Amino acid sequence: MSKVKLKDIAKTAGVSAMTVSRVMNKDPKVGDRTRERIEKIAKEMGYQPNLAARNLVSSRSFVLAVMCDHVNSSYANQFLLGCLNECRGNGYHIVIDETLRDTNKSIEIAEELVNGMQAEGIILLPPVCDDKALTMALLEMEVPFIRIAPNDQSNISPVICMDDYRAAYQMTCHLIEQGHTRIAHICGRMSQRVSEFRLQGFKDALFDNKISLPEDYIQYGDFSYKTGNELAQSLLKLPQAPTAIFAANDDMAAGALAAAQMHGSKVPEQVAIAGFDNVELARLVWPNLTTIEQPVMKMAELAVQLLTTRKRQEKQQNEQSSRPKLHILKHDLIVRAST
Amino acid sequence: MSKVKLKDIAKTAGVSAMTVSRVMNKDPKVGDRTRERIEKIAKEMGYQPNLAARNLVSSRSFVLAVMCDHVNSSYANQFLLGCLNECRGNGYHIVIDETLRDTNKSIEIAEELVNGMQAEGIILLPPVCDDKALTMALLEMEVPFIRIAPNDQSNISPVICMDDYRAAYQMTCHLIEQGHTRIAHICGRMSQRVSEFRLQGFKDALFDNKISLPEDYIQYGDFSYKTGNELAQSLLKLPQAPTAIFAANDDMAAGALAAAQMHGSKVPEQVAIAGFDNVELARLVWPNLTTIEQPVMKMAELAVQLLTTRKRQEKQQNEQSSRPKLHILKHDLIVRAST
DNA sequence: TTTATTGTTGTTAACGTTAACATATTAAGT
DNA sequence: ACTTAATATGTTAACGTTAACAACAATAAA
Repeated sequence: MSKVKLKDIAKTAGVSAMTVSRVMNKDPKVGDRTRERIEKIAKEMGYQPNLAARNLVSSRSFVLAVMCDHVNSSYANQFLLGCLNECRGNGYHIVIDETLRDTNKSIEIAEELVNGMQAEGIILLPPVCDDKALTMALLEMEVPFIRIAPNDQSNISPVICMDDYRAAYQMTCHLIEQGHTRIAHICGRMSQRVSEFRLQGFKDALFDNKISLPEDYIQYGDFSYKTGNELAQSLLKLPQAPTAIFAANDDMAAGALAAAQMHGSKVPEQVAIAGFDNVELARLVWPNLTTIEQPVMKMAELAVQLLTTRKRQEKQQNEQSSRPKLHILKHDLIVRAST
Repeated sequence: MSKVKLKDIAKTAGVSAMTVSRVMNKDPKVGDRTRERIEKIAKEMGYQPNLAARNLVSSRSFVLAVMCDHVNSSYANQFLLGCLNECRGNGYHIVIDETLRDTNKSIEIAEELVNGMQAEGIILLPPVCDDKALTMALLEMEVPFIRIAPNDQSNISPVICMDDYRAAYQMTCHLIEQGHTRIAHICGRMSQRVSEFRLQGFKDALFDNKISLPEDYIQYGDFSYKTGNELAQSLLKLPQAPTAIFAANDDMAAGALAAAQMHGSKVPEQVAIAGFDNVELARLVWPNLTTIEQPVMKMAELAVQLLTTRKRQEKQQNEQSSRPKLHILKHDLIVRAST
């Protein structure tokens, strides 16, 4: 069953294998009658093109690769989901690999992906997208790649990101609108640029609204639940404790929430808590977290689109002035019970 | 750079391409001197085997596929992680696909995976593993597949699961040891056999400890946070409210936790809450959930092992009496702050 | 020494598809 | 009718690897 080849179809249809190949690839230069007939036969016989053979001769693998440091995160997970959505029906497949923060491993993996699997494009999630050695290697291999929310937004490759500064600004304004004047911020890992952007948005919103910001209202975490929890505890023990805490991601916000509950403070009555990212977790804690919807899935879909339509574009524009582009996607403020 | 082929190495080493191929495949019948020399040259030239070519001629694709209904779940996520762990270094790649509960789509995907990508094996996660039409199709395609925690444990394929009954029994005993006598259970979706097993383990533990079980202490949810929350609310409003709630998974337990907090009951002082699965969420809510560690990653690793070592086994045993096997993995009771 | 045996290397063909070119058919323009 | 162009189909070779077999060298047995 179903080792149907181009040849088999060709024989039953009384044409050459090449014509069938053309039909399968939607090549316009084939007669309408023939096309319909072959399409029907192919469907009846349950033809499936052998990707290995196709790949071997045409160097099209219909494979895209996603590289992240750990798959086991809401972010990677949701991104993967977006990729799969976009791939559904266009014949592409997604291969995902973990680098575990090891640069040498990363390059090795990339080489296998490109020269072995012949992946047509690679998507780099943060923080892998800022591995300089890796991006250099990719450039040298001349494989198209896209970076998601990198620190370095130089034009070595297309970049997809959101406006972290503006989002943080908006969130802070939201808290101010709720009547808060004592607002603290728990930063993410400062080696990632987004943490800076979010902090700056927070600061500027306070400044623009003429609200003072005590130095100890800024705490430095690392995006983990644990640091969110610990730093929120410190904040709540302050003589002048804040009435609102804005954490730079949802995991830390969840930690802060737990801290508030341990401390006996009602949320949001005594202390409001806001997060960032809108991962699943934000809906699974009580009270639900007010947060920023980072359009992770949309980012994934766009990344796949860019990589799968590249070839066409390349032919059309042929290395014209089309420099790698910067795509900034829209975010949303999601107000829930925690503020 | 790096379109190094077997031939290139052969030329520099002064041997035939075949010998190099044998070295790359660790074929023992090749001289030690030659092997070392070739290995060195291959490394220097940065050789990467072209998987498409290899696949085409040998029908070995070094690809395994995972099919689940939604990737966006902690379960699927963690399973994927386990697969990647196990694949690291053995040359295999993982392709993951979503069926979105559509049987026709599932079969279509499977066909493309098997005939198109030439996947060497397929892993079916629940509830996809119980799609009768799909498993029939896979059998007909003669592709090895493994089912994870299926309802139907018949021997059409190897099965990997855990002992849900015993785990639920243990968890219930744990609650009893904590001094609870009014213990309620929130069931999972009863169309999945595991829900039955967990319920039965719960019932039997109470019976064996001579603890009575009011009828309304058993509530029927669907594994979602939402139902866990709603049903826990009903339970807490009961005239004789339970002092412990055992939910059939962590999502529902998290929902129950939120319900208790809304209701103003201290956890675990006034009401203890236990979950099942030990997904990340269990560590991210406050108080942390006592739960059962379902060895999802181990399951994934085993599944990959079974599929990647199959060929060897087949040759050795050659369709001998080796019927598909049932693998039951060990679980763990994880006691945290919520009980 | 000769023959059998083992171990090592080479040769040829094939895997299923498509690129590039070649040919046949049809339509259009003179 | 006769060339020119366009369209539709066929032919050949190649993609990089490995299976199967052939050939050779080295060693052991007779």
